[in-house]
Amino acid sequence: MAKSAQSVGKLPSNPVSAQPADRTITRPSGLAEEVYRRIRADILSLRLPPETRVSVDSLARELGVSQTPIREALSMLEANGLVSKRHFAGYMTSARMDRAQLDELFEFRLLVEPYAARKAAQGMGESDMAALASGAEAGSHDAFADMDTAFHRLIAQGAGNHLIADSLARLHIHVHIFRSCFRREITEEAVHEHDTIIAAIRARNGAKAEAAMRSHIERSYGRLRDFIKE
Amino acid sequence: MAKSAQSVGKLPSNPVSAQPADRTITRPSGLAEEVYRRIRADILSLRLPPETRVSVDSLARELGVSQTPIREALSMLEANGLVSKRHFAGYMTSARMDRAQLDELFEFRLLVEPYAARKAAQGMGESDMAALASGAEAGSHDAFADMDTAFHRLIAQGAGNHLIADSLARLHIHVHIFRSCFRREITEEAVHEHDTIIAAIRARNGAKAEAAMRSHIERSYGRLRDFIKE
DNA sequence: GGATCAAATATCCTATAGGATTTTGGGAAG
DNA sequence: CTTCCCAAAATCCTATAGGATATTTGATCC
Repeated sequence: MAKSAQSVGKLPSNPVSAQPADRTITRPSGLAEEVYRRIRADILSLRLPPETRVSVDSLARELGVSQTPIREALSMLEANGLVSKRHFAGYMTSARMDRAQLDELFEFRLLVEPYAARKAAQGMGESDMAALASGAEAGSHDAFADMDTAFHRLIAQGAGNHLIADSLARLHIHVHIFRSCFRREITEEAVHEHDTIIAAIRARNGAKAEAAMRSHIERSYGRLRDFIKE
Repeated sequence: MAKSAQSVGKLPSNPVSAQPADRTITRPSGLAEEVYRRIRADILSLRLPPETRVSVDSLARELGVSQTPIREALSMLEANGLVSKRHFAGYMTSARMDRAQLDELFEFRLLVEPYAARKAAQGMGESDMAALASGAEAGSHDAFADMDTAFHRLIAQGAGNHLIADSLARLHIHVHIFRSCFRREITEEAVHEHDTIIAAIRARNGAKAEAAMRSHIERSYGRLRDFIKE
């Protein structure tokens, strides 16, 4: 049995880590996955803004593949909540979060992510811990957004629970989109808060890591909440 | 704009609630969704046991539809972790949970579901509260499994957070499958624990509901853990 | 000027055919 | 009896054509 299927709700977003000695023959792994990643990247980069119609025909012509893999990729994106489908009307990128959804999302993060930080401080691997970066060296907003995603992903994975990591990853996508719609600069405060969390984790201080993460999420919520009036 | 897309990660598992006055014309809503529900039901009923190969051709012939909707449905099921795909090798129902996955799943439930029970006790609607049933009247294991699913779903929805409800629903599917693989009778203890939770929620006692739910999940974990040796 | 209706367009949904790959079964050698 | 290898079969993946439907546009009427 393959060593995959480790996670219950496996997302194709996790690319196979490049083996140092790539003995295995090239596994094309299907056009559908490649298309999935391509469209997903376009949505994250706002090349496909929210509420934008996505045509199967156009994508098929643009990417030079048949309609079937496009359709499969869009079905997966729909299951992950990045696009929505209406019968006989086509696909459309999901709407930007409104106030209620933002509240729900941060309530969930506040419930799960501090717990993950505590567990990561207790049992995280040394190599992953060394890879933690606050994003201070990021040169652009996009670079910082990627480093922010990696930061939270590393901590979630450090908790040693694939369900926690997958849930938070799925949610972080929407945080990423929401923030990219408004902020185009790097928030210094977030960098400092990241540093505080990193210090607590490196000190193996679970309680402090949990508190720092909770504070970080609360402040992050405060920074984003004002962008929605309704 | 339709009132859908309320949930960020909307699953097609939620059928549209039948409107009392169904003025809208019938929306076929696509063959893909119907196929999705059909295959999903087959997996939950163990008509498609874990690690079973699922052929696109066979399904297309059996259901009398083309391959495209089958393929779309399987892509959605893959994104939800119910089947896995290998390139040029077809689809296969996911493997039954092993010990590590069971541990992770109950760690997650223990983190989220007691919190949901507390919030449900505080703000749950009267009609949903009246619909809570412990499953004592269930006549078969399958009927009890459905009532158990409905019980936990109602509480999760009562918390007023779609992300919590969706996450728990997605996980409960795997609990359902796992339990159906071993237990074919109704556990009296679970019914009593459900009654305790219902009483606490009806009394609007958040702390007691949270504690009762925590105890229920811990005991449920104890009842299931023994079935895995490894 | 605004609203209503109908035709045209764009798009999706389905069905079928051909190429590529994995799986499976049987047979032979050790 | 087990292991290895090869060929046939089944299956998946891709591409294309035709039917069905929602959306859009434009003209007409009030």
